Amino acid sequence: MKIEDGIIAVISQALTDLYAVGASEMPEIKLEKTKPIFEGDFTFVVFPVVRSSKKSPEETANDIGNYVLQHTTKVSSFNVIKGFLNLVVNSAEWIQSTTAFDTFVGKNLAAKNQKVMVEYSSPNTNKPLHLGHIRNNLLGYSLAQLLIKAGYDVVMANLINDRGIHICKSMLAWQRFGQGETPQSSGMKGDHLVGKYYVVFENKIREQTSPEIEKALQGQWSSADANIQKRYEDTLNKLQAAKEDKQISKLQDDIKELVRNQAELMQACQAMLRDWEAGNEEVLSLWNTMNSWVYEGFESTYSRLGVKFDQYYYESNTYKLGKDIVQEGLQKGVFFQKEDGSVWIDLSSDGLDEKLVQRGDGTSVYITQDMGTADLKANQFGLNKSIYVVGNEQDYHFKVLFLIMQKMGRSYAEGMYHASYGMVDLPSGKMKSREGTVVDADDLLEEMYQTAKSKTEELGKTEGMDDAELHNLYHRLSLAALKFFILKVDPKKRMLFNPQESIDFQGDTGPFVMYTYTRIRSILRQAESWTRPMEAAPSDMVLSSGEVQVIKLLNEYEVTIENAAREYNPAAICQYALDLAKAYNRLYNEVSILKETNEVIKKFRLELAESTATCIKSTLSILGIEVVERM
RNA sequence: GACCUCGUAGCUCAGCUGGAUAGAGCAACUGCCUUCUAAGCAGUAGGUCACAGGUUCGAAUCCUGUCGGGGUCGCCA
Repeated sequence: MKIEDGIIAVISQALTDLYAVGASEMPEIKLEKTKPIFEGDFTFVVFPVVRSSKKSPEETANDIGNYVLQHTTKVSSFNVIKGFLNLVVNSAEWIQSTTAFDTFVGKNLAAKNQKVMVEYSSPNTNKPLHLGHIRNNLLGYSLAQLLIKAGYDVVMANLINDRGIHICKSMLAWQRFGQGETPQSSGMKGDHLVGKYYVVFENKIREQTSPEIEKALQGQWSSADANIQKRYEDTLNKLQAAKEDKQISKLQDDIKELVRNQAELMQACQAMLRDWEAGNEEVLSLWNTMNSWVYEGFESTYSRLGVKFDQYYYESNTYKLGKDIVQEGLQKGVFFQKEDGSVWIDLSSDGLDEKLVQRGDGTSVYITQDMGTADLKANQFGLNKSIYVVGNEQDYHFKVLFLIMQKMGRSYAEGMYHASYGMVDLPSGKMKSREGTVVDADDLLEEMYQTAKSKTEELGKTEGMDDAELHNLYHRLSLAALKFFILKVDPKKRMLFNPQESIDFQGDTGPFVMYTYTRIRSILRQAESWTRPMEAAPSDMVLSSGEVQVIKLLNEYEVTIENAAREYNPAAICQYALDLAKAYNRLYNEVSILKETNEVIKKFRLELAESTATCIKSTLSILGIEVVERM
């Protein structure tokens, strides 16, 4: 039993004995960690019980404090400040609790016997990965590791968007302007090569349309297609009447879009998409080829980043799914059909609006296939939970999707969760591919590697390491810095990344936590042999305040993981890792292990050191960070 | 316009199921390597928790409004 649980039980008893608080009216007793500026380990706030005690907060706190002191040996003393009862835990309790650390990694984190899917990454195949994907991948992977550690049975999935107009853009540009260029012939990574042609397409179409757009905005454009012409004229009229800047720029964008869509290149692109859907062999063959280049490129980035997947889904296979569910929904009366044949759901009673679930021509929209894949995933794995790691710009989409699955009576719907995360901003604002302000994932990884290398060389501590070890160090160190930097901030919040300032290796960073580990490992290497399991040290052994701090934190390992897993929040693991590393570094400066002459104390400190190292290694592995033995 | 979300030190972020004197790191300044790895430790300085009301014994935290940033409101994904 946890120390605080024992104390809570005694406080509860105190309320009964002192103030005749009955079981039914017993408040939930919470112990808080005592703030460092006050003396004590746990604090009981008595304000909520003064109504029962009918005494002042100070008197109440003193009453309870005295009772606790008399009824348990877990507490050695207490002090009262206003309504705060600060309890000092008997150091014998701390010493005794350390014997549990031997096996603490996951000891009480029992199997949950629940299947959870974490879908993350989910890239488009027309462009290489960028910083936004990195946040997604790191969050997704870390979330999966966190849930595994918390006892869930996890499937990591990647739903690849390998079809659609955006891939056709790359394909068409390559076909027309690529002159047979391949990753082999150009020496370019496959995803970058395909991305290059996506940019070529955008540039060409801009060339083709910019004079026309000029004309169109001046009202001097016309289309042979009567429908288009009418839409153009309508928009133009609205534009002329528009007053607000926002509205004007929106209408101008509409016109640009209209003109762009009529451009020859865009028409050809749409024709290509139709050919693809019709199964045209030539198009399919090109599509297969270019996608294979992209996958090779992605795999290389994933592998360097250290993320993995158990299950891949491809939208080319899933995009038609969901139509059965549409039929089912119509029969159940969850959906309704409009005159043009389009199918909708009315969510106005849930505070949302009407949402299209299938087009008038019977084809799928985004949410149709998501309904289908939701069923597919759940049936394939028998999922209790299904987590989607997707940016917060899709909050609305997932709200709708989950509501639909609930209304369709899917039992797994309750376990659906959108792990929504904020964007990564640059100092200039949002990343925009059009303006070339995107931070490329591969470039960033390489820069981090070089930074790790130069910082390590500056310190000059790598004597005796061979090239393989050095490479391993730079690689792991660079990832530790990057991953920690990104995972440290609350996933829900947007975060800032400044490419001009390199990510720190000092202070609240991944390298700092890693460093703490290597310092401990160094001590353990130098210590003469000693054995596990831990023995209970003499209960009268005097602990330093630094040791108490470390022991307290080690005691919090499991609850930290449970909480972080429940909140789907790897950032909480980062905070814990920092707290532990800081506490150990303080202790490191406070007392020496190898110079300790009392063998009992020395062994206790070695055991505590090893437990701390194990704990650090474990928390870092949740973040996808691998430790090194020397740095 | 409607809805969602964020606003904490010069900068990047914790703290938010209400609790004490709001915490870290970076940057600045002071000390500490003949002592287990100084990628470290100790210290100084830096705050009207955007603003205004309200609820409460108690509000950075909950409620309302205002201002400011961002997002969403496609038969795109």
